[in-house]
Amino acid sequence: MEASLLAGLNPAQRAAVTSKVPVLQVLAPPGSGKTKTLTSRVAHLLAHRDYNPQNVICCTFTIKASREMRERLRALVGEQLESKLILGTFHSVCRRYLAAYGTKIGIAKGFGIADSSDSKSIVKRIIKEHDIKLEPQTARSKISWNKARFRTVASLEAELAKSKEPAQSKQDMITVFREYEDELKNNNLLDYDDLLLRCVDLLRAQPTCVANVEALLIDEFQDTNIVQYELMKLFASARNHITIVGDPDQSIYGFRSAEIENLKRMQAYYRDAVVINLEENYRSGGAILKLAQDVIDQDTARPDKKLKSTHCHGALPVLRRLPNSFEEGLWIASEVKRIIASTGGLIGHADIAVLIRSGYLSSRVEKAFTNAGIPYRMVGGTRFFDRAEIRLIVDYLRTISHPDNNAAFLAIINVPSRKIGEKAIESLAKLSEEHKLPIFRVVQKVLAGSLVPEKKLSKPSEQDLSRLISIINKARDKMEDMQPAQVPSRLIEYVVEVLHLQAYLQKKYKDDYEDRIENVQELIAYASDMTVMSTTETLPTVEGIAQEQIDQCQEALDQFLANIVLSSEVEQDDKDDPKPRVTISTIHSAKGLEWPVVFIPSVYDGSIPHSRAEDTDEERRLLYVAITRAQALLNISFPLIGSRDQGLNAHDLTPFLPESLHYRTANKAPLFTDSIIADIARILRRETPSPADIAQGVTSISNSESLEDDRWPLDGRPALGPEQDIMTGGWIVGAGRLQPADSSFQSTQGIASYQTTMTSSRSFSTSNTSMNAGFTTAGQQMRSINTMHQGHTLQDSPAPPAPATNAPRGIQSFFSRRPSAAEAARQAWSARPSQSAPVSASKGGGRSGTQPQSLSQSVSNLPTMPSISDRHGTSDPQQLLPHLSNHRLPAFNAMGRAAAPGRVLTGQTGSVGVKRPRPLPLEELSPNRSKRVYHFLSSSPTQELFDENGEVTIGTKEDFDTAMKVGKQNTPSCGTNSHPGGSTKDSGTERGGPALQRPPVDPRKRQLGVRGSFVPWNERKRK
DNA sequence: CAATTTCCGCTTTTT
DNA sequence: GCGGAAATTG
Ligand SMILES: Nc1ncnc2c1ncn2[C@@H]1O[C@H](COP(=O)(O)OP(=O)(O)OP(=O)(O)O)[C@@H](O)[C@H]1O
Repeated sequence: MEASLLAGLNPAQRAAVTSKVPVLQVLAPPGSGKTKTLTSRVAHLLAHRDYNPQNVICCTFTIKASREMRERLRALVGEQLESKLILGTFHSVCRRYLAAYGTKIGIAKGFGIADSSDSKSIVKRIIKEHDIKLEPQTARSKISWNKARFRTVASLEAELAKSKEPAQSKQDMITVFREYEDELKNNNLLDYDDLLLRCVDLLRAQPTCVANVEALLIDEFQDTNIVQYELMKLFASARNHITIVGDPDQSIYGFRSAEIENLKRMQAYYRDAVVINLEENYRSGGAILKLAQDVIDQDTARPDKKLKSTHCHGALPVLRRLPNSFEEGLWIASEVKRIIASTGGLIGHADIAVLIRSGYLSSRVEKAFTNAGIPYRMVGGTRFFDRAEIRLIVDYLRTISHPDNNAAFLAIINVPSRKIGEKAIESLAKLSEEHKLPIFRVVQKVLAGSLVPEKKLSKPSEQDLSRLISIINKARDKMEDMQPAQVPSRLIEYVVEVLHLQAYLQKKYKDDYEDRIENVQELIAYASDMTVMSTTETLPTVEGIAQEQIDQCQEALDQFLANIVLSSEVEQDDKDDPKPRVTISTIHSAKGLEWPVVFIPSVYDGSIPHSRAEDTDEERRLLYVAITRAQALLNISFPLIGSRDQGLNAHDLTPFLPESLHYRTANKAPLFTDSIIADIARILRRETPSPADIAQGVTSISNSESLEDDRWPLDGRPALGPEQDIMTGGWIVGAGRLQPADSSFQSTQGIASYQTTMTSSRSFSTSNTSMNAGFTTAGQQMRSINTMHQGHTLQDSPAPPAPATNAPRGIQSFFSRRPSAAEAARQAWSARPSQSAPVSASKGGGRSGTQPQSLSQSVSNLPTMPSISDRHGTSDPQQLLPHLSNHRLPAFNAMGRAAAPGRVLTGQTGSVGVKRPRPLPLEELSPNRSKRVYHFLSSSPTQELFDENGEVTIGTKEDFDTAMKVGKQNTPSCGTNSHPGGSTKDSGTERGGPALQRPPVDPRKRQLGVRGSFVPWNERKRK
């Protein structure tokens, strides 16, 4: 056993695992086996040094890390021992201690945990009440900032008293802080910081609680804040036997008050502390490590440390430029498919991760995955438990668990509607204040008639309220008769039933109630799985101090609720869902994990480093962490232009990947040659797939897909060629996506033209040289984009002037470059059932073979539409304006990427996630979800103007207003030039001329990337 | 007074 | 594309 435990370890790791020193710090770079060492050490202590698992505390920072560690330990020492360990996040371990001993320091039994939204609403209420000018968000983070540093209301007051100029803002802050703390106390709630702080209080007052602790082990120690540091000392106080592992370079939780200095502090405090360094990296290919090293070396304050590779060099990391974030998503999806298909089973979906800086960046990738049929799971994004229907149920449970929790009770008091409004709640709250009673009790008394609110409740609301009270009380009674393990799920079922939740959801969310009901079912399933957790959360009994007598059922419920608050995501149940999935995760939640293939999209300045980040070094470390997650393949990418949300402004590549590092990267993803595949297999310590396997995999690549990363030009221009019908599920007409430069524009007069100016090597601006009212054309637009990109070279390697039409593509190049597998592949290829045209001539559209359908052809193929002019008996734009629909255009969403001022697109109307009611339903105009031509005045389609040809002009209200003004002064003639994106030379004239003038756009608003008064995100609030 | 509708502003990272 | 505030309707 001992041998097998140590077998997979190098000498330094072994030394750390078996070390007998009391205080041990293992400091090492990523991938050096820190976690493995820590886990082995726990196993070693249990198996060979006779430590009792009940007396070993193991702390991690994230739920995922603790789960991972539990699993690894189960494999090493068996469930018997593993389940007895005190293992979890700091917060969850603290919760257990407070639940067991909290009453000893005056924490009432059955305390609840305030999650961020509870804290937020409490702070908000206080701010409103006191009319304090403070952003709830900032107030909340300041409170947390202080609490994480042991600063209390009292200490802040003392500080303020000492300072010469008492600032009002500080006083306000203290007021909010004080009221917030009072509010938590009155509701018997602890927030995240309280869990730690109160546990420190507890252990200081009652060190006996941890008298049994023989060893304390902490993972990712660089992320401790000083409260956690204090906890470390207290947890270990009986024996002072501590092992921590960490890496200062991976400190990414500074925003949560983590202090890297704790490492030094610890060395100073425990004089006998021994440091062991691990050096070899066992995770990543050499090329990836070199890039990682160069990135982290930019931090000059950092002591020089080198990453030592144990693997071959492997494929160069990829730094890929793409036109915009939508196409970046498409690229990732197509790469995922390509990687899986070309590596002969070596790499599967589960081996791939997409790591993003911010949660919202996931949506594009998710959409692209969905449409490409790639299974994925998103971790730590929009949280399951934050969904309205889930929160509602959870708030019911919280009320059932603890009716005195005002926050929870107020959240449910009028949901579903009980005709209790603002005023009614106000008067109830007043009574609650006066009588120092929780609102729940107040309501009971009011209903019994022993209290009378200022504002008398209406009869129906009184009835509904008494029903609510009885629901809660009945649930509490029922709970006692249940099996503890079943309490959460049974209670949920009860709540769902008595509230007629299904009907309620159906009514409230007409559009997507099915999803919501599914969510509820998922919650029930999650609750039923609770059983497993409960045993591992029990603390051992310690001589000399009694634990709280716990009511099993109550405890089961509280544990369930705590887990919801302290976790953030539902664990994917591997049993039900063995389907391998690509992981999409934030970089933060990916810490400590590894994948064979890692994508890091959107590495632009403003995302990494985030525009609001205070600490650039931490942002750099974040990129470092992301890079070092990759084992064999690393794909970094960034969009040259932001999405419409970001005003289509140009992005700069992150400063953390300056040009001087680009030689460490390739500008496109590798072709999977035999030697690359062999390298990947070696790095992953997997078997190299046979040529036959590889050939087999290749057959899954469809005609329209390439075996090379050659769908997008290397310099970030949009892909030309066949329109990808990914987003609209099947059809976009011909080449309607972007009109190619058309000779008819050359003669067009009055068109605003763009001139691109290089302002620096890294940025550019486009300036408009003509102020004529008129329309730019798609071709014009296209040319200006091209000019721009040509001037905007980001890499030394020359970009090809156009997509490589002559270069061997797809399977052909595969054959020419992979002689060893070529024959097998060729056979497999010809054995394909539907052996149609070769790749280059298939959907190749404009590039080879089939001519794309011209837009005019497409348009004439459109079914005839009822015209809005006919419907309203006028063609006066002013009169028609009120009839414009006022929702986001679904087809626009569907086409996502392509809309820009002056562009012309053909697309399909239909509902894509539009929830809002529409003044003018599109279906009404186009009952068959027909094809339409869209003219974009701007990239923000809040209004549409239909003309009698069934064509739609899209723009903001502002665009239309301006257009109307300009149009009146200078009525454009009905020629090509009066039509935005007039690429359809026939769109008006050939069909009798537009009855409605398509309103001209103010040219100033048409500069690429500048939409009206829009200010890009990263420049908005940099206060 | 409550419910519904519309409009506005804003999106770091986690326990 | 959402939550919250303001405006409007019931
Ligand atoms: N001695 C070893 N021989 C072979 N492989 C090893 C060895 N030690 C660790 N590994 C492997 O290296 C990889 C990284 O290990 P681990 O996750 O423990 O590193 P880490 O230092 O915790 O990384 P990070 O700091 O990124 O969390 C794992 O796949 C692990 O199995």
